[in-house]
This record gives sequence, C-alpha cells and structure tokens, in this order.
Amino acid sequence: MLKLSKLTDYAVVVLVRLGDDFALQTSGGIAAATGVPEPTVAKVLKIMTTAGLVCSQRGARGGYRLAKPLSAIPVADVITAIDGPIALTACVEHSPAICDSSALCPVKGRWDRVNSAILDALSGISLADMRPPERDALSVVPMTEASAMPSYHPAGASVSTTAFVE
Amino acid sequence: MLKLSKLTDYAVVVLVRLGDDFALQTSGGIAAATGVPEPTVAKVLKIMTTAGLVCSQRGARGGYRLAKPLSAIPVADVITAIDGPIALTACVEHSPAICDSSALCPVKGRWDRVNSAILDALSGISLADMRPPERDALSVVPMTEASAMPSYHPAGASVSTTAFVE
DNA sequence: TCATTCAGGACCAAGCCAGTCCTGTTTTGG
DNA sequence: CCAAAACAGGACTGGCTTGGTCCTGAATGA
Repeated sequence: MLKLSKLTDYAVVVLVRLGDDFALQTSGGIAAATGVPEPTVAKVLKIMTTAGLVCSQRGARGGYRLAKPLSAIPVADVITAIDGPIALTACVEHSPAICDSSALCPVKGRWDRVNSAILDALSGISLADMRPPERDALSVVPMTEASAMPSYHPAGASVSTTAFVE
Repeated sequence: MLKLSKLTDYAVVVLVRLGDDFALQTSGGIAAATGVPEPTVAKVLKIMTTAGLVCSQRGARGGYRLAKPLSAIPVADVITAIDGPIALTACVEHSPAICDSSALCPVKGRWDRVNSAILDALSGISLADMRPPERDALSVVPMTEASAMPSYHPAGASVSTTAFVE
C-alpha cells in the first residue's frame, strides 16, 4: 500500500483552509469553502482537536482555529494524528516483539532504518509547504453558489484510490 | 495508513534469503528456511520474477535466483513491485487529473514534494542494508526440524497489523 | 513418459476504512 | 430563562482491499 488514508488528505485540505483565516471558522463554513462533506469535516476537526493541532470553541459563535501556524505543523504530525504513529511494519523499534520468531526473522530490526528515513522526510515538510504560494484571499472562488461548487474528492470517486503513475 | 502490505514484508524476507545463496532455490525450500507459508512464498516470487528482481528456472531442478545483488535492489523497487508505484495520494505528479475540482483543491500538486521525499528515502536503502551484517551461513538455524521451526509472521497474527508505538 | 517446479489466474473470507448519524454538552443571545 | 448554534464523542454499516489458498497449464530434466 504505502498510501495515505483519505482522511489525511482531507485533513490537510481543511487545515490549509484554516490557515487562510485566523478567525474562528465553523465546520459547516469550512465544508462549504472546501467542498468536503460537512460530517467529514467535523470528523477531521475533532481528530485534529484531540491531537492539539487546532483549538475549538464550543457553543454558539464557536468554531475552530489553528493552534499554531501552518509552518509549525509538519505533515508527519497530521498523518500521526489520523493514522496513528508511523510504523511501516510491526518490526520497528520500540514496538513490542510480537513476531513469534524474532530469532528467525532475517530482517529483524532492519525496517527501523526505512521507517526513520520516511519519518525524517515527513517531518521536514510543513503544511505551509503544501499551500500554493500564489493562493491569496482574492483568488478564492466566490462562495455565491457554495452548494453548486465542485466537490473535492481527493482520490476520484470512480477510480482506484491510488493513481498508478508511470 | 502509511503501512506496508504484509506481502512486501514477506518479499524482503524471501529476497534476503535468496541473497544468502546464489544457487537455485525452490519456493518450497525458501518456505522451509524462512517459515513463510509455501503458497505465499510462491506468490511473492512470481511477483518478483515479473518485476525482474529474480530469475526463474522452470522444470525439475528449477528454482529461483536473484537477478542482481541485494545491494542493487533498493527497498523502493520491492514496494513498487508489490504495491504498484509509490503514490501517497492520487494528487501526485504525472497522475491523471482525476480530482473533479482541481481548480478548487488547495493543495493541488503539493503532495508531489512529500511523495518525492519518501521515494528518495526508499531509493537510498537497499536490501543489503536490511540484512543483519553478523548473519552468516553458520548462524543459520539448522534445518533439522524445519516443520517445527517457529513461523515468521511479520505482523503478529493476533495483534493489529501495525504496532502503535508510543 | 513421468515427476518436478514454475506461471498465471480465479476465488473466498476477513479486516479495515469511509462516511453517516445520533445523542449529549457548552455557549451565546434574545 | 429559554432556545438556537456549534462542538464532543461514540456507534454503526457498507464497500473495498488484502491475504492466503487452490487449480490448471506449461516447461524441464531424468
């Protein structure tokens, strides 16, 4: 596999959107602005709140706001928040030795290096790096017909989740 | 998710085992030596053959052999062979624009950087790097009771596929 | 000619993810 | 004080993917 969950993709979209405006934004408003279904936006934001990436304000006039600037949120944090700690296989360092043949396994402990390399790569890229630099408030599509806007589907509804390039 | 499929883990085990001996090895022999179920070994080796990582010899006295040394096989190639090209999301470079709202998507084209970073990391690690250096022929468990040897289960049969560390 | 071994699918069960919904709880505003 | 707005936290289900097995066919060597 080695592919991200859709929720992670949604999370990045939602967080980047949150980064466009420091005022409190409701889940419904973000859904309208991004095209992501509202229940899904709410789900993502709840996870992000638990992870401490966003702050929430309950009650009427409540909403969400980034807990820190986009540049301080590495992609790895978003992935970890949604998918759990990044561990390509069970045989990574610090994991309990659940291999029932750790003495036999010829690659014992060797996935650590791969895992660390990926973790490093993902820790070095922040959400700010994923925001198109030329995108400013003026270029946002006017929300005159939010319900008629094209919906954002990260993987294409009728195609396989992961595109097979090359 | 961001976890490897079990088949990929098996593939590394099988390939490293193949690298221990340049003579032709049968799928059954590899299964006995590694503890991986024989049908699964066969499946993995067929995929590896198609990918060109191993050479096969059909017929009686046939078997498999590495097509190139372990040091010339990056982990990325193994993953690509089993899971298809590494593409975290559908929004990676070269993929068809199947997002039905590419104009809206605020992270359009920005997963490329993440994807490239991971690809680079995986391309820089070879199977030789995953072979325990101190493991030589003498340290191999004697195959006197191959059927009684502990089986290799990369993720632990009774636990979740990916260990949640920390 | 026969046993051995790989080739290439088809196939099925199990597990996981995505997405929705429902019921609280908190806060604002009239 | 009440009602509406908005988040909190689960439960639930349908669909998809993966894992693992098996079966038939082709090639090779004895």
